[in-house]
Amino acid sequence: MINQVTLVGRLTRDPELRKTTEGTAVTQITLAVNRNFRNHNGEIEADFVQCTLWRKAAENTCQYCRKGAVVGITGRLQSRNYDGKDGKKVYVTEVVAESIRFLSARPHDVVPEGKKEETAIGIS
Amino acid sequence: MINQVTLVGRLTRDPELRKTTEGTAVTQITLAVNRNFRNHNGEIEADFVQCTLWRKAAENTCQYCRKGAVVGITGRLQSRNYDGKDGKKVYVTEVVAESIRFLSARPHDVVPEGKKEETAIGIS
Amino acid sequence: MINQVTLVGRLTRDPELRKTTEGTAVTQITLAVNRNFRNHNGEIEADFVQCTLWRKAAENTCQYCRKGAVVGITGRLQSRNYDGKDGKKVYVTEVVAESIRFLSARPHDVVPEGKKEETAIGIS
Amino acid sequence: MINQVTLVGRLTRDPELRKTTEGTAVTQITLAVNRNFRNHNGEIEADFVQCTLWRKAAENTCQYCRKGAVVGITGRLQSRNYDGKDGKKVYVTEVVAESIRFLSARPHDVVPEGKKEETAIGIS
DNA sequence: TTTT
DNA sequence: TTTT
Repeated sequence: MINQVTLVGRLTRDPELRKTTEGTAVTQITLAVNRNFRNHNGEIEADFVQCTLWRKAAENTCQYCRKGAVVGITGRLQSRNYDGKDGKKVYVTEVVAESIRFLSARPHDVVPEGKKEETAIGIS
Repeated sequence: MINQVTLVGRLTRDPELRKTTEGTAVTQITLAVNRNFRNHNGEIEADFVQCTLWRKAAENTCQYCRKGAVVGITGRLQSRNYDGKDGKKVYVTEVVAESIRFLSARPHDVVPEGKKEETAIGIS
Repeated sequence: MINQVTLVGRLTRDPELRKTTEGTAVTQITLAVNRNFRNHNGEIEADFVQCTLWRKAAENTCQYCRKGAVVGITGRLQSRNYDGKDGKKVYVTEVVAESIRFLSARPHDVVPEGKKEETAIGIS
Repeated sequence: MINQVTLVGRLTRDPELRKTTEGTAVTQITLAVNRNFRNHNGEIEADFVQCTLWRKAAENTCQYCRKGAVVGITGRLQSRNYDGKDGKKVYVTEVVAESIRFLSARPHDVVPEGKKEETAIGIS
């Protein structure tokens, strides 16, 4: 059936590359997506969405993005549950990314230390 | 920023209309969205996504849809947290619907009991 | 950058399978997508959107869908131009499908003649 | 039915505010949306998508955006036809925006002349 | 707690 | 050139 998600938001922390036991690259990021409306106090709140990236998308994100970077993600919602330590099931909904775009226009802000002299990537 | 979700799936249970203390109609449904690929055992799994509907959308859904009905939803992802009974924060991600479409082509399957003789709604 | 389209609508005609000179299967369908609001005369209008399907998606659509079938499409917008016979450029915007879902719940309506006795496909 | 579009791209020219005869603000922009893959020559091509913005969205876009600005748009596809000057019908598909987000991170690039000293808007 |  |  149809399951389509599009998000533009900022990384809430530096991404870290992990590997599955089979050696597949993966990373989990959280996107802070500012709402397009204000709450009763006139403040802009944000939604925090967990996203899982696989393979090349995971590698590129860890290489080129840092906390605060603006990215666009397309993907699908996935649900999952596991046994919490209190013995009760915990239900999680997260986004599995199909693609990620790096939208930060000031790429030097999002390029890892020691790479600042090299060509960086920005909006394309 | 951008936060856009489109889902087509089936209601996992009959929806129930509730009211906020201010009298606003609201309902929470769970959509079972079958995946478009098979797992290692050749089975089609589903993702279960919580969706919140407000006002007219809530009322119409409770009036016209039953467990198993196929609906299309557009909306946005919203995150929320509350204190679980073990004192720890529980984080929830759900879809807040902006619109819902009733896609079940056999409307008599999704019309409430006692309404079967009246005009039903289907795909439009 | 981000370019994401999701449509649910009906085929305006029977789809026809074509092949490129390299032998790749392709078909062009037009989706009638009913609007979710009424015009000044109280009528529901529709938007007519050209969609191009490739390979397996083209083959399955031509095999399983007929005029009037309800399908869900995800894809991207593509622009193209060619020289019209009056010498002026003609600009076309169409959807290139990444996936198609067959949502007609009464599959016998959308199965080609002579196949009605075989197992049909419906919503999954 | 479902008709959902999400685009991130750049304005191909400065937007101009117009008014309908009833006085409603409207503007038409074209978004250049770079593809996420290369053609046979290794180049990144772009799709050019016409978008119509109404009311506040039109006003804000004309006030804050210039040629080259990066924006995110959500909306729906709309089809339309008119009689070409050769007497033949011309069919047009365009995006009617429901929301627009200004994603250019260097706001001084996209703020109109004479406004550079004032507070500018960027990604939010 | 899961739909066909 | 448009679907139910």
